[in-house]
Amino acid sequence: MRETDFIGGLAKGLRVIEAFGEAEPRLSISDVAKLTGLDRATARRCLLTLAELGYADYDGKFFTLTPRILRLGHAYLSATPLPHIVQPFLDQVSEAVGQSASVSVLDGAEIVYVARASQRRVMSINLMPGSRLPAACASMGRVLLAALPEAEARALIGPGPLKAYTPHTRTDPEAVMAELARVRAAGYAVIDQELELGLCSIAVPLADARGRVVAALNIGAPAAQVPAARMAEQYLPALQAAARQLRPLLRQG
Amino acid sequence: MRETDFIGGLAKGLRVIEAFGEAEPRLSISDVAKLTGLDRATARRCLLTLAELGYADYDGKFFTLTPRILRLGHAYLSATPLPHIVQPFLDQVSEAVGQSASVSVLDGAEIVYVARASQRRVMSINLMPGSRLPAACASMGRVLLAALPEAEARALIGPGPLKAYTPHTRTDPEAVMAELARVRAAGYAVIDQELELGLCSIAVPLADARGRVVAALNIGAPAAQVPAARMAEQYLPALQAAARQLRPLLRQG
DNA sequence: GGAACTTTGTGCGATATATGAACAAAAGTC
DNA sequence: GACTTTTGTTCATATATCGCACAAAGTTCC
Repeated sequence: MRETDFIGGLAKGLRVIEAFGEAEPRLSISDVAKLTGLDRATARRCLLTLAELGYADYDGKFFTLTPRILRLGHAYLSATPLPHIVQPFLDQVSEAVGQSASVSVLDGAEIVYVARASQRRVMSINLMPGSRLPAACASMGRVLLAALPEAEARALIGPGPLKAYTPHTRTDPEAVMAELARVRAAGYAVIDQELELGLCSIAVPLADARGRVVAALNIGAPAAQVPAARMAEQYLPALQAAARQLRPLLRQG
Repeated sequence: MRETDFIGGLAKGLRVIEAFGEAEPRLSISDVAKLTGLDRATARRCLLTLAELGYADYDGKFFTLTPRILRLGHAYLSATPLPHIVQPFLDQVSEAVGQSASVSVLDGAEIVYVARASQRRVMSINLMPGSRLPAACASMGRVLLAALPEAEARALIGPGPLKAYTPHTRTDPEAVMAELARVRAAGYAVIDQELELGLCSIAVPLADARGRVVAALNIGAPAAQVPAARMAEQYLPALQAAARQLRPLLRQG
């Protein structure tokens, strides 16, 4: 791609939209400039443009995003076949085992939920399509990282001690890498309250017809109901059956 | 706003993203140019920029959106207080009546789901935050349209015969306007299979502390279980109780 | 009340982007 | 295989955007 085929204004505007996700819902021009590293004049032009287009509201002091922003994500969810293909299987699995089931894909070091069938809510976290979790400490994340070349997975996990969400969270990158090897060998990942106390989950990879892992499928359950050690015997068959059925239906992406 | 405070490139890039929602998941440069009305050269630059930023993939022929796009919608859902405030009430209502409950806001002539508590799925349509439905034939849409000045509502509904999703859909704008008057007087809207055969729903407005309607709350139920005529007696008290409790908690937006 | 500070709005030259026509390359047609 | 049609790419130029520097308007704190 040539230098001149890049539209700076578009890149900056998207940075501005994402800035709202990281902090407060109401941001001033200066707030946005600080969060994005853009010049104030540029941040202002981006914000005024978003407001003009109806993606943001402006009360003269603060900007807020409007629901119109959801059109953008909706463009992905409605245009991408994966969510539609997996939904019936998700419903079936969730119904059969009486727990929430989800499908996610990898985006950088985070997993992104693209479809979900939820049962009675037991977690404090409210997950839905578009929600993001750190890949390193989520069952679907482990499965997706395990499918990458080792160097790539290590790069995504990063050097530092990882953020501990609970006392059970593995914070040592090497420990996570070792776990990835186990996951790769076993074909599934179990998480025991590493993300939230009281929550266990188990995930399997979803491969397309050519065998490439394109997503992950999981079931989450309260630790009180199903201890981590029993997750596999309880849920693995249903997950693997769904993965097997989905395999010929999936293309890449 | 001055003319020069508008970033054309940003507006065009957003048009391009939305173009994917309207049609196929895989679009060529020319496809995008046609759908957006942009010059092919400009459409190409937008697409290459999106690809460079990781929002799109390019295989040399077709572009597809990547899950990174969901960051944009997520910025809204995580930054806006409304979804977080209503979720617990939604869960409670849904649990109490054993049916799915949702909250949506108006965006143009469509309603946008911003939060949802779903029970066992009974509909063919899979709704989630970000999903859109035509306001004119959805219970929450009727409630939100009824809260607008009459001229504004009429403008949004438009002149033409409305699209009929089922044989029950009201397609005459005047019939819808008359229904809005009834909704305004009654304080709730009931839909009897206008959007999908076999599905009834009832919605109430959610007003903020100053009395301005900022969203709508609904319950959907299979027509076989609960005929439209009995929706109000069955579900209205729970909806109104939730709306009353939410009122002091809501600010505008 | 006013000095010190922060935030916001604006004019301008340098620089980057949009445009549409022209060319190149496929793809489809007969 | 030569024709037409569609699609992708390049280029020069007219135009719009960028970011700086300054001015104006709000805040904060004595």
